[in-house]
Order: sequence, then structure tokens, then C-alpha cells
Amino acid sequence: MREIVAANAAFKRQEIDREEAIAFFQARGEKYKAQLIQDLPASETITLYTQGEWVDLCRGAHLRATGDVGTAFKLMKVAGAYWRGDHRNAMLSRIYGTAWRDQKELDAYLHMLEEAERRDHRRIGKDMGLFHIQEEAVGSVFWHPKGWKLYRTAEAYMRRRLEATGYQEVKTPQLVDRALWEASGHWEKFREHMFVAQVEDEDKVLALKPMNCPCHVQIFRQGLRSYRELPLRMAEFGSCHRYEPSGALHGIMRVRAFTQDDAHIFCAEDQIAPETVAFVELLSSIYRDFGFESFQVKFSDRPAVRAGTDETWDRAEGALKQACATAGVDYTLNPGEGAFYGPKLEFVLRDAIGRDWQCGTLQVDFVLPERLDAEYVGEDGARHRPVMLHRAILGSFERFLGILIEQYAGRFPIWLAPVQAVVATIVSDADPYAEEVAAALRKAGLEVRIDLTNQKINAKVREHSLAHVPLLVVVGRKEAETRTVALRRLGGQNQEVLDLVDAVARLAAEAMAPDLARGDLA
RNA sequence: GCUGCUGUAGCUCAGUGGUAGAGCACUCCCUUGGUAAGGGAGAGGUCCAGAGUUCGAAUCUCUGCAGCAGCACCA
Repeated sequence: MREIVAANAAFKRQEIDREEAIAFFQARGEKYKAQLIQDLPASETITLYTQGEWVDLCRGAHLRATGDVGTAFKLMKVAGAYWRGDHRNAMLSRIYGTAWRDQKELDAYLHMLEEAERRDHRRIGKDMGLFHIQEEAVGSVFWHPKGWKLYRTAEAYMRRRLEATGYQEVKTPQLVDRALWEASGHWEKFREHMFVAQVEDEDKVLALKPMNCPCHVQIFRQGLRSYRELPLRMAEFGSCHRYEPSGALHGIMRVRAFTQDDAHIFCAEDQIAPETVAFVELLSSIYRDFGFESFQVKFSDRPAVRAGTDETWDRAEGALKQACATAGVDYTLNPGEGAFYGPKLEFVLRDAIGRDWQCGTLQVDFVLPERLDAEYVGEDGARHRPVMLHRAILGSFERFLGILIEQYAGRFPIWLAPVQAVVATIVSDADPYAEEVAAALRKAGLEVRIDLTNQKINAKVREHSLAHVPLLVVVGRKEAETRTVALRRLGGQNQEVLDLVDAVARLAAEAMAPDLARGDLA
């Protein structure tokens, strides 16, 4: 690179006849470029750029000469990429680099990347002791006490939000006979991505459920349903297993065992729009509570391989589009990326390194109710097919918590923090009082640790700051005597001396989950 | 899954064809100190696993496993 830049060879543009260009690249053994030209539309002008010895097909534009690149560049990584993005094709090598106006800008960029790396949930998960993954359970999370506390806080919050908005929670089996997956169509399409279990003295083949919808339909099918029960919102924190390709695994964001905040809304066709509007409202409110003010929405329409007739797809896509309009959702189109049974909305959040992850989803499905024979009795006394709306807000707890960790770089707001307060003593004379303070905070519902170790207060402050504990409640001789506490907040430099009783009331209020603070249920 | 890279103490990482190192963390002792590291001592490793080359392998080669990056996939 440095040699090429130093040579300062001029880039020369040259227009060339199509056939001539194909012959040229063919002769040089560059068959992919020849193929590229072949596939360019006839109207396209073919241009070559020459730089010293090097001739390349390129539309341009280029710098004037290689010297213009300057010295503020860095080659970042080398990786394979499939020819034309198709895994059936050969893999070509791709070299990634970055170039900047000067060294200072390059350094700033590299520094930014390092900062982003510090937010990486895998790093923070380890540092804060939230979870780990090991070889014996690839793609599955071992949640440690603090990580599980975070998980349970999120789960309890979600459960309250769902209960408040008319969902009924259920729990369905992990192991389900293959016959059900054949009926739903998943066996045919996703068989190689399913974990299969067999028992010795039985012929049955069972699969660990990769998703919950067929099971929910089974509950819906118990007994005769009436149109009066619709929309029927059936929710489950459903544990699912999928044999994801090894290269897809990523920390806790893409795993093989995960729990969806799944729900299926069984409804009539004219209820799609109002249910979508209500869903988007709920999702937005929940994302806001978790600190995500903005998110992308993608509309994925019919894929090439799909179930259901074109007429059905027309109806499903039309209904979803109309619902988006009513809900005022701005989306970008994601052509051909829908589920095999219906179009979907994807709600996408971005991680620390700038990668996008689908979290929430809403999918309109006319196919599964048909395949699994779900029906209800309508106002007219006849049997009808319900429409199923598959929807998730967090998507999976694992992925969402991973993004949440990165969003806050481990410095969670108080309501989410796995350890909300540490009571730290300055002298051991204050130990009994510290116990009393901790007990009072605990009684008020806070997750509290107590630090009576034989260390200076400086060291304690440092330790718990590094552990991202939002509240540090310091007590020494003075506080014990006056029944006060010296409160220091994470990131703050000073402390506030409060009366113990006031402090407990105030911190309890601050630690309250946002829905409870608002009194959503009331 | 594909391509490339990586695998050494709990963590971060150094190291070398001749019996393994640092800092932090940990344990113990001293220290009771008022808001981001008080001092000292100690313990800790099948150098990812298996096979091969070699007098000798943690180091070289191969295979496997796992991780990382990108690509592909994502009900």
C-alpha cells in the first residue's frame, strides 16, 4: 500500500467497447469481471481505470492519483465473501481498509472503535459477572446471579405490560412430535435447523420447539372458539432451540437456546389494523422505557419460497400496509424477506459496533391457521379461520439484553441495575449501622450489597464504580451518630448527606420500574 | 456452514524447539483510613484436545473443538 501511494501513479479513465472489455478480461483470466460486464445492462458505459500496471473495471469516480490517498490509512481485516452474495458460489477474498484525511482523523476513528469495543456485551458480561458461555453448551447462556437478576427484572416488567394490555400468558411443551412440525410446514423448511430427540423404546421423533406458534394454535383449538373471544392474545415467554450455523453465533445476541417474549393474536381480518396500531404503541412505549428512543422499522414482503396463494399474500400484505398507515409507522421496504407464511414488520435496534439486530416483529399469517386447522364460530353461526398475528417486542431476552448492555455500557438505570446499591463503611465502628441501612433499603425493595471490608473508602468507591453500581451509600462514624447516609451516585464526584428515612423513601421511588412509577395498571 | 485469524494463570497479555512469566484479581498478615487503587507475603498453569515430526514439542505439521472478523443463514 505504502509503495503504491508513494509511486503516485495517475488514475486514467478509459471508455471501452463492451465486447472488447469482455475479451480483455477473459484473456487476463479475470472471469468474474468478464461475467460482471456480461450482466451489465446494454445501456451502461463500460469504463476501465488504469493505475500504473493495474487495470480494473470500475464505474468510478477515482482520485487523481494514488498519492492522493495519503498516509492516513489502515488495512483493517481480510475476510471471504461469496461471489454475488450467494453461498453456492465461490468465495473471494475481500480486504477491508479505511482512509482518512490525516493521521489525527484516523487515530480518532480507531479510538472510536476501541471505545465501541469496551461496550461490547461479551466484554461487559464477563467483567460484571452477568453470564458466560462455554464449550459444553455452545450457543446457550449460563446466567450468573447478577445477569439473571437483570433478566428477571426485564421479564417481570414485560409480564406486567402484557397483563395490562390484555394478553393471557401460557406455557407450552419443549418437546413436540415431529408430526406437528410437518403439519405447520416447519419440518420441511427448517428441519436441519431443529434439534431432534428420540427415545429408545419409542418410534416417535420429537423436536425441541424452535418456535411457539404451532403450540399456541393447539391451545386455541381446545374447545369451540367464538368470535366473541377475538382478538385472543396468547403470550408466552417461550424457550426455543434452533441449530444456528456456527458462524452465526454471537455472544448472547445470536444463540441456539433462547426465550422469546412471544405472543399470537388470533383475530378476524378487520381486527388486523387496530391490533397492529395497539402493538406498535405498546412496543414504542416499552422501547422508550428501556431507553431506546428510536428504532428502524422494515417491511418484509413475500419471499420466493412461500406457503399460501398469491391472493392470500395480497390480502396479508395489504392489511399490514394499511395498518402501518393507520399507526403512522414509517418503514423501509425489505423485498422478499418475509416469513414463509406471511409478511412481517421488523423492529430493528443497533448495537455498540453499529450492527443492526432485529428485535421486535409483527407478522400477519393466514397460512398457519389453515394448516393447523384453527377456527372459530362467527356471528353468522358459521365456522371461520382466524388470522394469526405473530408478534414479539424484545424478540428474545438474550438478544435484547445484549443490546441493552451495550446501550448502557453496563451502567444501567437504577430500575434495571442488577445491584442497585452498595452500603460501604468507612470504619468498622459503623458496621452495625451499615447493616441497618442495608436492611432498610432491602425492605424497600432495593437490591443491596454491603461492603464491610477492611479497605479505605477510596478503594471501595473505585471498586463499586468500576462495577457500575448506581448508588453508593457511604456510612462512617458521623452518619451512624446522626442516622444519616452519604449518598454518592455513579459517575458523580460529590455526595449528598441525607436522613436515613428520607434516603430510603427517595431511593425506593427512584428504583421503581417506569410502568410502576407511572401507575400503568391503575 | 464458508474464508481468514486466534487459543498460555480467574482477567488482560508477554514469551520461547531444551521442564513457564508480568500486571490486575484471589488468600493471609499489617493497616480503621472520609469518597476512584494503603503496605507486605503467598498461592495459582495438562500453555484448547488428539495424532505426527524430533533425542526433546507449550513452541513445528496435521486433524478436531471453541472463539473472533467478514460472508451466507435467521421460522
